Amino acid sequence: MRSFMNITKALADENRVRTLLALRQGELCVCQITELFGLAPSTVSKHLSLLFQAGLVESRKDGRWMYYQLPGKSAAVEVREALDWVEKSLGKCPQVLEDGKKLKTILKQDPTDLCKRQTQK
Amino acid sequence: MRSFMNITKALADENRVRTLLALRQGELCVCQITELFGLAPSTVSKHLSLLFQAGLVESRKDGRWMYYQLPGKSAAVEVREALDWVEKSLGKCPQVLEDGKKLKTILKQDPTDLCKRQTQK
DNA sequence: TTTATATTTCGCTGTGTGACGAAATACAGA
DNA sequence: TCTGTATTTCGTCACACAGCGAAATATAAA
Repeated sequence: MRSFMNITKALADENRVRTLLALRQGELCVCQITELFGLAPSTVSKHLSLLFQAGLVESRKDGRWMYYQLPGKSAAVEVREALDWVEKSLGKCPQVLEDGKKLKTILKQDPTDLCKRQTQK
Repeated sequence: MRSFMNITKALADENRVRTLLALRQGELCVCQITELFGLAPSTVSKHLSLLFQAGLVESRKDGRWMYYQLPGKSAAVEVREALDWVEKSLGKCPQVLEDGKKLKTILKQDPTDLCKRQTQK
């Protein structure tokens, strides 16, 4: 019950749900998601931490860079089903498609530049 | 997206999730759910209203009594899948099984008596 | 019509949470 | 080692929300 409620609470925020859907394109670092939603890096970090605690994302550290991705087959059944439900319900939602487009342009840019611009603000 | 987020927010509260699972036993009136969780009737009413707005329950009025039940096949796909996910994830959760037992004893009692005791508190 | 009652609405309180910026942390490169 | 930088943690604010009791609403029963 506890872990299930962790998942539902994690899904009860639009930015977190959009993050999960964005991660279908592959692993992303914090600054890329920050750029996608126009939030503060600290805010995005907290969202990702919450998703991680719920088991909805996995993380990998590479030097100073932190990469997040959707869980593999090792994920709990609850998690797997939750992600399937999200995908099935929102996969073709206009907002999500738009996020997908914007993300493609972000992926073409150098992450280092993204970070610089974000800290300048 | 809007309607999906309504569902996730509705599922982000334990009492509401437990309510959905309790409703598998059939339609229930407000005072029965109130008895099950030991909450104030006004609180339960609010929870049910939220579940209703999200499309996760249907309602039927019979005199002074208000009955709530799980949606039929007319439910939106998102809703159907959400409920399936909840059931699959928590159907055998100890807390839920316990609720089921307690509910059975509640169903044996006269709802009128339940209401009287609840307003006396 | 008047009274009783099941439910909802309203007003309030305490707690939880999303947002930010600043400071701390961890690590790469000079 | 020292500096720069990607991320996280911390402190704070505003707002949302679960909970209650009291009052309002709606309907059955007297």
